[in-house]
Parts: sequence; C-alpha cells; structure tokens
Amino acid sequence: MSGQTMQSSGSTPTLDDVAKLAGVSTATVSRCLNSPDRVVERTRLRVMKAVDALGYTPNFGARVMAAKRTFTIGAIIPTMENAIFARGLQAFQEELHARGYTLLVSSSAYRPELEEEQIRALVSRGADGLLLIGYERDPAIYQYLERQNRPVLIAWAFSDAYKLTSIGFNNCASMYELARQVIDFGHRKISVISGVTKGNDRAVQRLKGIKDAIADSPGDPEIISIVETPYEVENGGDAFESIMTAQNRPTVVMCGNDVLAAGAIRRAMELGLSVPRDVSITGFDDIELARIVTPSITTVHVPHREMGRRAAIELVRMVENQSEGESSELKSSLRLRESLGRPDGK
Amino acid sequence: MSGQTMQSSGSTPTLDDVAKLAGVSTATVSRCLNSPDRVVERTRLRVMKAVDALGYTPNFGARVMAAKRTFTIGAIIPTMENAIFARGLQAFQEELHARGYTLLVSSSAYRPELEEEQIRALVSRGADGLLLIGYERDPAIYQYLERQNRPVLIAWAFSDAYKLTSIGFNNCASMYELARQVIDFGHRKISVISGVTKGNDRAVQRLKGIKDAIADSPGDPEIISIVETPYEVENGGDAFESIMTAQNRPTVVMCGNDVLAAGAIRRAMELGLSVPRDVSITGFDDIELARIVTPSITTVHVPHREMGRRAAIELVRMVENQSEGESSELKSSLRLRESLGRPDGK
DNA sequence: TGGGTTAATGCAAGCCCTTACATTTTGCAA
DNA sequence: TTGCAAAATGTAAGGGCTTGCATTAACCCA
Repeated sequence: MSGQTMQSSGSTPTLDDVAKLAGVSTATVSRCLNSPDRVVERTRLRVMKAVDALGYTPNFGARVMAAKRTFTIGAIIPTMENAIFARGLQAFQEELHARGYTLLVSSSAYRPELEEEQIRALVSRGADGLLLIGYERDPAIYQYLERQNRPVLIAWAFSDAYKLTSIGFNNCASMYELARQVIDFGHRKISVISGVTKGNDRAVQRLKGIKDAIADSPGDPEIISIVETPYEVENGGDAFESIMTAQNRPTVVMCGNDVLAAGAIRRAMELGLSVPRDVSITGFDDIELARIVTPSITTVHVPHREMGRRAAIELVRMVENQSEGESSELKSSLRLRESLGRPDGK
Repeated sequence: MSGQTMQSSGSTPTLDDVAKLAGVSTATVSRCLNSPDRVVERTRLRVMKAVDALGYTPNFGARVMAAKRTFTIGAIIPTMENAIFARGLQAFQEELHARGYTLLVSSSAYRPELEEEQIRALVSRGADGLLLIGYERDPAIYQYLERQNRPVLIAWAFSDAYKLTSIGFNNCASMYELARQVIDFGHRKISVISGVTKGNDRAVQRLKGIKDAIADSPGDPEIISIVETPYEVENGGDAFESIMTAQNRPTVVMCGNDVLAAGAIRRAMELGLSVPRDVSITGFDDIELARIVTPSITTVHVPHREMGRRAAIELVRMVENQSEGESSELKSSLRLRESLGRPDGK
C-alpha cells in the first residue's frame, strides 16, 4: 500500500472524498468552500454537487490546525442569570454568526479570579479574540493576552483613561445626566444603592456620576447614604429597607442598575411606601424589567443591541488584522418613567 | 535539513519544546497532561516544571484532531433574551466545566429551521453531544445526529411518548395541577394565553394540562377563550387586553409562562383592572420576575438549576459511553402568590 | 497563429497532538 | 545474582485541512 489515501467508506466523508468525486484536487475543494471567487463557476458547481451528495462537513479540528484560527470569539460576562447582558450578547452573537464566527460565552459571577481562569480557558480553547466587560483587571492578564496575540475588545464601558479598544458608553456621564434630572425635579436628599465597586469600574463610574452632579448643582443637594451591594433583586430590597428605616430619610433612592431598583420598588410596596409619592427610585440599563414593574422605572437607556453589533464587527476586524482596534462611544439617553416624581407629593 | 522538527523560537511553545526541555519524549509529556497516573511522579514533576517555564498551552486544534473529541457540548435554546433558560443553562455550564467540558450555546428564536441550522453548525464544530429543548422536531434531524453519532439529551420536557433520553418535567401534569388549583379557588370562566403551539410540544402540553383539568373537574368550568402568541411581554399584554375587552369576560387568565403573565399584569394595571380582585392571572416557570412584579405571580415552579445540573451529568456520561442515556423526571411544584384570588372579590 | 499575461488548478508540506505498539527500565521472587 | 512480569517511556504513524509555490489552461493582442 503506497502513500495514497484510501477511499474512506462508511465513515464521515473527507475533503479527499469530495475531491475524488468531483474530479479535482483537495486544494480546489478547499478553495470552493473558503474563497469561492478564486475558482471558476463551472468547477465550483461541480464541487458543490459532490459536497451535497456526500453530505460533507469540514472537520473542525483539522481546519483549525491548518488555518491556525478557530473562528471562535470568546466572551466573558459577569452574569448570565439576569438580563443585563442578554440583549447585547444576543446581538453580538448574531453579528458574529453572520461573519462565520462562533461565540463562546462564560460568566465570571463578578469574581475577578474566576474571570481570569475563564480567560485562560478561552485562550487555550483557541478563541481568536475576546470580548470583556469593563476595563478594570489585573494588568498581567492584558499582558498575557498581548503575548498570546489575542485581540481584546472592552464593552459596556468607555473611557479615555485606558488605551484599550472599547465600544461602550460613558457610565459616569450617563449617570451624571440622570442625577441632574433628579436634582432638577427638586430632590435634595439622595440615597444611593450602588453595585459593588471593588474591581468594577462601571459601578465606580456610575457612583462618581452622581457625586459629580451633586457637586455641580445649586440648591445644596446631598447624598445622605450609600449602600454597596451585589446586583441582585433581593439585595436591592434589603438595601432599600435599611435606607428607609434610618433616621434621615431621602426623597429619592438612586440605584446602580435596574435590578437593584426593581428590588427596591418591590420592597417599597411591601413596606407600604408609595413610589414615587413617598420616595422616588431610579435605575440604570433599561432592561425589559424596567418597563414591566409597577411603577415603571426611570432609568438610563443603554443601546445594548447596537453595542453588541458594533463590538462584533470591530472585534472581527481586529482578529482578521483589518484594524488595530478602533474605539467608539455610544450615547445613552434618559427614560423618564413612573418611579421618579417630585419630592413631597406631586 | 532532515525530518527533525526545529526548535521553535519566538512563537508559542509546542509539545516538542516541552519534551526537549524536560528531556523526555512528546508522548510522555502528553501523558503527564492527560493521564498523569500513567507516568512516574519524578518525571511528571520535571515535565510540569518545563510546562510552566515555557508557559505551554496545548493547541486546541491539534488535540481535537488527534483525540477525535472536542470536549465541547452544544446547547440550543429558543431564546437568550429572557430569563427562562438562563438559570438552568448556567447550572448546566457550571457542571460541564467541572467535568472539563466547554459549553457552546446558540439560540433558535423559536424557529425550527434556524434550530436545524444551528444543530448542523454545532456538529460541524465538533460538539461531542447536544442539549436540546423539547422533543418536537423533524425526525430527519434525529437521524442525522444518530448517523453522526452525537448523543442528544432533551431538557425542559419529559414524556413517555418518545424514546429519547430526557431530563425534565411533565409540562402537561404540571399545568394540570395549577389549573386544578385555579378551579378549586372557584373559577369557572377561564381564558388562556398560550405560547405558540406549532412546533413547541411544551406549549402544547401546557395547554393540554389546562383542558384536561377542566374536563376532570366538577362545577362545569370552561375555557372561554384561547389566544396563542409568542412568549414576549408585550404580546402577553396585547392578548390580555383583547381577552378582557371581549363580551364574555373570564375571572382568570392562565398564561403559558411568566413572561406572558407579567405582560398581562402590567397591562391590567394600565387598563385600571385590579389583580386579583377584578381578574386573576397565573404563569409558569417561576422565573425571578414572578416574584418582582406586583402583584407577584402565582405560577409553577420548575427546578431549573437541578435540571441543568442533572442534564450535564447525564450528557457527559453519554458522550463518554458510560451510559446509553437514562431519562429522569423532575417534579415541579405550585407557588401560590398574589396574582391568584377567588373570583368576585376575596 | 504565436507569445505573453493572467487566471485556474494541482502538488505536497506542514500544522501539533494522541496513541498503538515497541522498547527499555524497574521491581521482585527465587 | 538472574529472570521475568509489569511499569514506564519512546517511536512514529496518522488525523483532515490550508496554502505557498509550481504547473497548466485560458485569454488577448498583435
């Protein structure tokens, strides 16, 4: 038996089988599949017929090995359990799919060390590029990715303070705008339920936005309390309760996101407090939930789908060396709904 | 230059580099990594030191090709945009991770033809096994998977009518139980907002559960209307409105899931209807939303996490040929909350 | 019709692991 | 010590695809 490849029978067809059936070389078959314009129409048709006849599907491992690319993009999000990232990620996925890439998602549960582990796992699985949420993480990780030559795109945040490529919005400025609105409504005593700020630049920026707005506003508004807690409905409720049972009550509770706000609203009802008559509540993100709960939540709308789409487009460009990485900032906007009113009744 | 492999310099290290540095063969290095017990301790230590020194990571493509396995499990869920599958999938992922597998997720948007495409994509990407939601799909797909020798596990449903391996719950029986409860509360005029039943056995079964319960109950309860609509909040609201503006009004609206129920509740408020005083509303799934909205939703609790975990365990066993596929049925349970009351006031 | 250019196709060298089988080393009983 | 079985390690053969380069076919203009 010489070095010839045998006609494989019974098992899954290979490029070779297709080539033989179509009467061309394997190179041509490969080209038909990957760069059809480098092959003459008549040949392509013949090859495709053979592909169909055999039900041929390229072997992923072999392709990865030969092409030195996996056509896989990894994404690590803090959580899959609530809807914060769902919409954006869905758009990200759709756009990747359209470009022939597959998305690999894992979640870090907002824990930096877990995120690091996931990053390494995705890299060793051959992710051609990575989508990460927010900037703040151990510089060693960025170095590692640099050395491994894996492009990274940051989403859900945008800041000039980092030289990383990112597609997102300015958390600080967005929250600033909302806080100005709140103050304009007449609120002077403000409490804040923030997400955990440690290792989370977005939470930090949102908090900063509120503080900046207060510093910039006339009428001496003040923050009378800040509670920091993980982004979970129940925590939002607990924080709200502790704030409202304290001596000095605020007229508005600004929450770090809609999930916390929803928890606060629910708890308000259970405590017999009317929102916004007795106290106003605001959120951030504008997830679907914000429109469902009663009262609906005044919040900052983030263009999730747009962000996901653009992130996919740019990351693929980076992976394919068509771009060095071009950041872009998206605009958020306010959504005034029922949960924000004027202090002291209407 | 002979057939020798050159010391690769500058680029990512390979097995060969590690082998050379440790003074062993590539086979030994491979064994250290994959079956450490087949190697003597002293060697293993030496090899691991070399691995660390070089920062070696196995090349995924090559490994896949040589091992003929990808250690990847694919899952196709109808939607990522709401929380219905999030919790279960998260648990599924965690459990897979613990077993050295990676999860590849895509969503079909409840469209069978898209699901089929996704299945093929996952298979060609080398998914060792697949998790699918519900039973109903073109038999050709099952044949295809059979031929490709990829184990499949069905989740979120359980029925004796199919011989497929599944880990889930009986949608019909679960909804039956809820409907009995509703009837016990005194309701006789029932409307239903069902998910789209075409190609969705779970929606079919839930609807059947209600019908069966009505047939089995004394007091002549009846279904006065059924609206079928995709599982989206807005649709739930629209359906609810059409039901409540009709001549013959129900005293309870049973929804196919919590998302529809939440939409119905929100719309009720907008229409000035009090729930449950004017009309009761029920859901299904017990997603987080069910406890957040006001009034909170009476629903069927599904053990999502448990289902995800068990599915991962069993599917891995199937992939590794330790099991032919063993189904198991999980029990759901009722969650009586505020949205269900007695007809005519209290 | 011939010569030159370009487009289309073929050839064959990797890509980097895993694993069956061959070989060497080790451990232990006699 | 010797001999033998078992354990440890080495050898080398793929595995299926992509792609640089070589070759052949097609085309065009003079």
